[in-house]
Amino acid sequence: MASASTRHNIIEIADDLFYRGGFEATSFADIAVKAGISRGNFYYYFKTKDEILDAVIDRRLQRTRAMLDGWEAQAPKPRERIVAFIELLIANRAPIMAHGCPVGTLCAELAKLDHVHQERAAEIFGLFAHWLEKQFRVLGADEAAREWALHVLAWSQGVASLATAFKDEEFIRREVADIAGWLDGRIASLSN
Amino acid sequence: MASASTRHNIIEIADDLFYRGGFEATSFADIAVKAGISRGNFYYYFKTKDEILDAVIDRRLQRTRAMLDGWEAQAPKPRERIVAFIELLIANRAPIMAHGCPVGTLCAELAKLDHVHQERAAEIFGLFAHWLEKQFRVLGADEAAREWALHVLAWSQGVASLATAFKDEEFIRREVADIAGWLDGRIASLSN
DNA sequence: GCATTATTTGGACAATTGTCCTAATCATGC
DNA sequence: GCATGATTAGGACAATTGTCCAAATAATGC
Repeated sequence: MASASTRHNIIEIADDLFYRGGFEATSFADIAVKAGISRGNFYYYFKTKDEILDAVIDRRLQRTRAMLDGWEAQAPKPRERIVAFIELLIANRAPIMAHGCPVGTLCAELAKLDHVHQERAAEIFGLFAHWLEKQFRVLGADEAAREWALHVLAWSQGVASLATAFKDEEFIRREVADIAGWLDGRIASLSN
Repeated sequence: MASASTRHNIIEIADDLFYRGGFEATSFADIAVKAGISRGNFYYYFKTKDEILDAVIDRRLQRTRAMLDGWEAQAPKPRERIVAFIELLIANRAPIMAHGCPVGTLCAELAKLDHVHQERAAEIFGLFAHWLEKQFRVLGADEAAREWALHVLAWSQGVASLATAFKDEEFIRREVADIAGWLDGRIASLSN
């Protein structure tokens, strides 16, 4: 059945184009050309632009869950799991310096457009927040777990934001090391 | 001379609309309607959309300089000056939760558009970074001044980013208090 | 091999985009 | 009060937007 794979391919292309150029600036035509289908065929799968956005957000939610599950499977200790999250900044430094964080920039754009899918996009942040909170809870941080999770998330967002503006790779590495240092400080404070 | 005030008015309206809706999503027509002038008259002042963006960035640079100068004039101590910067997040919490940080979101959008004025927009960040660095230097942080300045800037950016996504005012207040706490810790570490 | 879907195509559509021009109106100096 | 230049109005323009449709083609079940 060609339908499922064609649909999947459209979502994949749209996801990439939305990330690299933004949702509003990416047109039906852009996606169709890159996906190698006619604009008419496009309409067969998605009636409106918002429907594609919805599918792209779904895909990102799904891939985020898979990534978080992967980290849990690969690293047994919460500290290493959290470090894996932080080091995303280094692993993705090139696209981040070019186009920012995929989650943060999408949320920011949808906020400006006052878009209905604004909250669904924020759910991706929610996944990270909840996952980080879980790791901190395993570490023994009870009341502070939620706050620490949001703090790590915010910190990494800030690093991505400045990295996009200044294109400074050294800055990313330094801040990632600082976050890791902060993390170890928190962990040490728990054993008292 | 009507020319100067009309031109100034256009820039002011464009600045606001670019912030609230984004550069790409704001049209000539939007600005003209809101400014109460005809689209034809618009062209008399600005030939291209990039020219308006250029003027808006100029205006933001100028207002940022004025704000930073104001803080220096009002607060004699560097600590209070830096706190004034951090508390921008609280003072502007409503628009930040609705449309993000004006500087961060503009830089992110221009990065995605691969726009020529990308670096000029990043200059606004540069003003904040340089000013913060100066304050830390007065405090006695020599080699660390630049790093600390970028750290505070990134931190506040991250808070703005998550605040836009989650619309969580309590989170903003908590993080601002944390930044102030971190700042006092740095200051204390300097007197050793 | 025929009938019925599923899929794809190319283009129509009204609206909007940034850009540009001409003609009218205004203000000012003399 | 007239001439000159500054300012404004309104619309033309080609291109592009998201949306939608009818007809052609491909795939499938019987």
